[in-house]
Amino acid sequence: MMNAKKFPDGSIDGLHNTVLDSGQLGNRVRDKRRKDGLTQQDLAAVAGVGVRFVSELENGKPTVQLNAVLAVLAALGLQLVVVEK
Amino acid sequence: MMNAKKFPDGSIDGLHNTVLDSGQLGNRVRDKRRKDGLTQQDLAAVAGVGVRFVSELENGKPTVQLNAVLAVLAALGLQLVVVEK
DNA sequence: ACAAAAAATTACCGTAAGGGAATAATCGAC
DNA sequence: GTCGATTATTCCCTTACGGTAATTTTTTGT
Repeated sequence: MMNAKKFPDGSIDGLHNTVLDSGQLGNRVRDKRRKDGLTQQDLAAVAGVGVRFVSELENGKPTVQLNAVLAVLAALGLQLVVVEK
Repeated sequence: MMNAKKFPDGSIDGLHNTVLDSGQLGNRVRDKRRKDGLTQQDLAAVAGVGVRFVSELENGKPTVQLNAVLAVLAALGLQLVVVEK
C-alpha cells in the first residue's frame, strides 16, 4: 500500500491530481483547457454545456452537477478515478 | 509519458477504478459502503446528506451535485483523481 | 503606459430539476 | 410472518442550468 501522494503537487505519478474539493477540480480543468489553447466558449461548445457553467466550474463552484462535469472532463480528454484514501 | 493504464481494469495500480460515468461511480460507492458494513442511512448521516441522495447516487443518477458526491466519497475514505485519458 | 481586443465573470430571467423529510412500498434475511 | 434495510413516491423549497447581455478582467499591440 502507500501508493498515493509521492509527488509534491499531490499527484500519484506526476500526471494525476487528487480532487478533494471542487476548487482543485476547477483548477485542473482551467489548466488543461489553457494548455489545449481553448477558450471557455470553445470548451463549452465541445462539451455541450453553457459558457457560464465552464466559468463556474473552473472557479470551484461546489454544486455543479456530475454529468456536466464529466462532459467537460471528457471534452478535455480527462477522466475521473476513484481511489482509496 | 506513458505512465497511466498499466492494469487491465484501467486502474493505475490495481486498486483504483476509473469513473467514466455516474453509473460506475454509484457501483463503487455501493460496494465500498457494503464492505464497510454501513447502511445508506449510516452513510448519509456521516456524509451529511439525505438518504435519498445516497440511494440515487448508488443508482447512478447523472445529475447529482459534486459537493454531495465528494462528501459521500470522503465519508467512505475514497477520493477522486483526475487522470489523462 | 495606453488603448484596443479578447476573454472571463456576473446579473437577469425562465425552465427544469435537485435535495431533504416523511411516507409507503419492496426486498431480504432470519 | 416479522424486522430491518433499501428503494420509490410525494410535497415543498431551493437552485442549477442555458441564453443573452452587460460588466469586469486579462491579454495583446503599439
